[in-house]
Amino acid sequence: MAKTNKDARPKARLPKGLRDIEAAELRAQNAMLDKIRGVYERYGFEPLETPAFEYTDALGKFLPDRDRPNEGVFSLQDEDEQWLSLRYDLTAPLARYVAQNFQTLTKPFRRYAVGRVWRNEKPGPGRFREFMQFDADTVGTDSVAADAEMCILAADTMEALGFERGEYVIKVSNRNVLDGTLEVIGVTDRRQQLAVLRAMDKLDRLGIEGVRELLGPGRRDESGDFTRGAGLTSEQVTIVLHQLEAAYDEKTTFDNKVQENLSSSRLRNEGLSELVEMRRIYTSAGYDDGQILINFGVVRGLEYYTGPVFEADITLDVKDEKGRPVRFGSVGGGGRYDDLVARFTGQKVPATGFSLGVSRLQAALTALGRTGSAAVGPVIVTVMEKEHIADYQKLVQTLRSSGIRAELYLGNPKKFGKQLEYADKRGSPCVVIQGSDEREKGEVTLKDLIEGAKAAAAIKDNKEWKETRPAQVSVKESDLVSEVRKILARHKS
RNA sequence: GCCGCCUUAGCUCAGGUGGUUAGAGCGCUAGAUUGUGGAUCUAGAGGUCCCCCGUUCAAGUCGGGGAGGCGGUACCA
Repeated sequence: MAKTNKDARPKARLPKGLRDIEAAELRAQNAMLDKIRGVYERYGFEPLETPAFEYTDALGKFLPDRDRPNEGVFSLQDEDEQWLSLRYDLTAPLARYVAQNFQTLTKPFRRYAVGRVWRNEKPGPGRFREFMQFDADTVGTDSVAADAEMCILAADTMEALGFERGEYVIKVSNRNVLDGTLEVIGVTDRRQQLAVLRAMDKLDRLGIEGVRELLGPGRRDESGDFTRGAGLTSEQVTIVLHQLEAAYDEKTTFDNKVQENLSSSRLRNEGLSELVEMRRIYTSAGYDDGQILINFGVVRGLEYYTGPVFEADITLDVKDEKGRPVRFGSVGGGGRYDDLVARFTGQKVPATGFSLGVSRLQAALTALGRTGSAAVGPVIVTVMEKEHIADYQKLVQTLRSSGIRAELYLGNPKKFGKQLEYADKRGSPCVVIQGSDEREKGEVTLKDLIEGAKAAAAIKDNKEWKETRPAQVSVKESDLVSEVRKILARHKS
């Protein structure tokens, strides 16, 4: 290789918020995806894959008087100077797909999709700039049964991923209820409306008093930073908080709460009766308030939800490696979005969906210490005599064709100890050894590395260690496969 | 974006008030042991002390600016 100017060499580094996913984590992720896919398939959703990037306007991002399309998305320009953006979720591409293929799709259209999405935001714990989502959506029905189904799908998925009842909760609210509240307190200014909704969204994190401050004049946090409030009067604040707290009072049944909250707002009554109907459906399907819970603090994204909204939360305390509590946020969410396809076609197409944040969920599982055990490595066939390397490769192939994960030692075979060290680091269950001694007898030596490691614990002296050669047997070469299988079976757990 | 803390070997971290060749543990490489993992012992490699500017006879240490990381907060379709 040519000498390069040291200063001209690129630095090997990763952009912030992006990460490499190595073997153990990748295997765990694939296992998760299989479980989620199993649930979604069982519910009758069909798979669909769309590209990583789309035209920026198709994603719902327009180009205002700016050089760059909206911050928050990664964008690039095509050779015809049209703006493209990496998708920031899987719902916007779905809306584009449905609009484009509306004539031929069977409605209601039910599809699931899994893939990476990108957001150009500040990364944090459980927040990445590239992460994976797993979505299910039903397009073309306004039935609340579809919304209720999303909630039970979410609950089933969490349980398929190993969460017990009580370790997660699917929280449900309805955008119409929230908008109705705004109507009742007479807030019509859009900016003030948004401020009220954002404040309500923070109930879980800041508690009722924090929300009270944010609804009123504002709140100063522990870092000394001040957040401006929504500026409501104390009467308005009381009404909003009363509604928020409704879901938190476990002594009264939900239906009583709904009665209490009925008011002059037609919107709100509509939203409440939708929630009652949804609850009737998932309760009759066997799901209780421990799994799916009405909670008016659920707001979700402000832009496109039009009816029921829900989110999946882990209720366990998550701690980082130093034992400090970590706030992960919700691991999934969704809701009804009736206007998304209409953006393209002008025709209103009701839709509802659920999106699971696979990366965040996995980060939480890792922090909870619920990571799977390490995978068993391959059987290593060692090289005792270089000139017989073809024979060793044949042994490897014999194992492989019997479905056993195996490989030939491809490093420098000069030092035999190195080969065992390599096998040990790879997590091999056993190695295959054949030197001239074994070859003359038509045998191979199998060394059980897991058994051997246990035996090693009792041995202090190196001489003894070498002479005992723990946990190894010589077997006929023709019995290679069956004998290796015996060792593998011994360590299968 | 705003506020706070942090940045010294591959990793985790020591280095009162500025003062020679910047250290430890773990890891890595080699040997003791040329057909056997672990343990032990020995030796070795590995550093622009995040970057730039300034103060000073002298900066890892002090000042200013910047970058990166972590946490909080805001935003989050």
